[in-house]
Amino acid sequence: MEAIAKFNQFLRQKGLRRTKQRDELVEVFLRTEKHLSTQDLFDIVRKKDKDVGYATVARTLKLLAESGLCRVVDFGDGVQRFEHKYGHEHHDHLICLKCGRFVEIYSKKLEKLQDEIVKKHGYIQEYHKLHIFGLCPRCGKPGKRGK
Amino acid sequence: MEAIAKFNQFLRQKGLRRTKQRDELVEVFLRTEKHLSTQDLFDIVRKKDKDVGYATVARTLKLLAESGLCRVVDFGDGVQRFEHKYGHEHHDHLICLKCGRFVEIYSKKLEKLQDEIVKKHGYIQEYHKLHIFGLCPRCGKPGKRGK
DNA sequence: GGTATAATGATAAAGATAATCAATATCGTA
DNA sequence: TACGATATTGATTATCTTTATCATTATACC
Repeated sequence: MEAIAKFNQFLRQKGLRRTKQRDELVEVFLRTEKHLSTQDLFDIVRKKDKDVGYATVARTLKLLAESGLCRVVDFGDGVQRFEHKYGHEHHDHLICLKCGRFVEIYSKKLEKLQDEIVKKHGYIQEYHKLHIFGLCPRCGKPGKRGK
Repeated sequence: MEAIAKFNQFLRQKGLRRTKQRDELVEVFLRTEKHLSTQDLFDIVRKKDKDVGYATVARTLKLLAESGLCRVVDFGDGVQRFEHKYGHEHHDHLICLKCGRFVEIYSKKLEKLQDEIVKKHGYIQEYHKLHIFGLCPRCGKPGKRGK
């Protein structure tokens, strides 16, 4: 898999080592198409391998973020979640306040507009996070209650 | 002051009571034009009045948010910060990754575009948070270092 | 003023992330 | 292939912020 090679390359560059824990964690993380917290990934990996500690999961996720393979998402609930970046273009989030369901959104027009604003202020953009909170079609429908 | 009246009205509606601590905290909060964490506000108020506990500060800030007088901002450093809402139109943030300086940004065009996207997905927007991270003019200038 | 009960302050608890450290594994080198 | 410097690991502890607890005090309505 391409992304795994990228990660190993990153380790090399940093003078870090490849370990079976990292191999396993990265492999599972990349295969899981979700926004995972440290606890989430820990739980998943633990089902297969009892020899992985929580600290290693946390450390590996941090490395993944550093390597550029994933980004941190924060929905404001005090828990850091990690989502793929490699193979997933940048996107923003539209989150339902009632049921928690979310969709990933992307608009070239929106991105462009943001760039213009950033430039106008003399800033150089590295990245941005847009979270829109509201009610999804199901929860917003009058007469229906979400979840 | 108008905003304080709003807050007291909120308390009434909720069947909550007015106390000297709340009066003091709200007054100081509204007068301080910054994004304050619980600890920040606690420190400020403590200089004048030793009879205010940390818990009360936290509780009052939560009430202020509930009342609609302020909103929670999260720059991803694990600390909740509160900023005025009353008398301060909605805005987004442009934050420097090096020195931490930020500017508040607002674009009617951007807001409108976001609304369109939300509607396209059948969602009903309640609010959103846009944080753009990058380098400010000073830190981004080649040859100069931030801070 | 009396009284039900909300609010307070101090403290503990909870929950997440980060630090610590002895034991172990990795990888360039001999 | 074996060696050795050192990065990594897992378990645990520490840290930091937010939230809950609870006896005591203050508030507001009668």
